[in-house]
Amino acid sequence: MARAATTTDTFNAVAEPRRRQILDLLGGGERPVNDLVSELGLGQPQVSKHLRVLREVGAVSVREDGRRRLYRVNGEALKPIHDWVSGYERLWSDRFVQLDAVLDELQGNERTEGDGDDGE
Amino acid sequence: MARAATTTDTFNAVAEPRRRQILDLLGGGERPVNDLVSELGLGQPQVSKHLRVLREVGAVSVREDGRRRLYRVNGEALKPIHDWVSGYERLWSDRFVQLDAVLDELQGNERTEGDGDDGE
DNA sequence: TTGACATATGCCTAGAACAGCATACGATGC
DNA sequence: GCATCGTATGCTGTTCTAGGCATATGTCAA
Repeated sequence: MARAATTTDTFNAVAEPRRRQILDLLGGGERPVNDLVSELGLGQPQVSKHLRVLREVGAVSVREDGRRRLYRVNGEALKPIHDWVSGYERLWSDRFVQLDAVLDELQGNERTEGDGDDGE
Repeated sequence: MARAATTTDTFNAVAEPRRRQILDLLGGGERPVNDLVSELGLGQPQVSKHLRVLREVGAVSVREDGRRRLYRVNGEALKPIHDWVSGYERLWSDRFVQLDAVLDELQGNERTEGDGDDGE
């Protein structure tokens, strides 16, 4: 079996740095393909292909404007990623670390007192 | 050119659903490999390989315990993902949509008044 | 109509992956 | 020492990729 297709879901689609870059560029508002080509320093066909992948997972949408096509971000497609990764936020956020300490205190536990075994 | 290695960064590492599943399982605390094998219904070598990828991007760390190896999540490795995707939160969060409305009002703009053209 | 512009698609190559299976390695218990 | 358990590594086959280039499609201007 091979790796899952990039169009399988948003996780796979945005694993490619160029596509994140494209989304970042589109973050400022809708833009034609050629704009992206200039900024990315990549061939026009390549950019079109990246846009296709992003379109297929719903991360961008298109609007026709004469002979140009204006792309824009569709943020909702990124929500699953946000939701998933937010579940781990407590592992690095000071706010949550402090919350954990408070909860410990309320429980009468002293989890952080006697441990000399901290990971690397 | 081929797709970037899965060990390139956390984005690529967690593009694989099994690896997200592993992280989710480890979210409850450290666990030996065999535990994960049972829950994933996947071969032990495969699980070990997924863990290797996660280790290489720093998403998990290991601790030896006799002949077992206990893995745990290292949440900080996921922070870049969270940071990146959070930049788009305003595109779906009601809170931010309302904030935008307020800001519009403060500017004297009436962007949402005369529009019959709302997106899909 | 003809030519220039804007974008999408097709073909090719090299590289990388995931699962499956066999096997190697290290720790434990007898 | 030897069998066993727990885990990691190696090899193979299939699949999918990203870039490069040529080209097709569609739109505008003269």
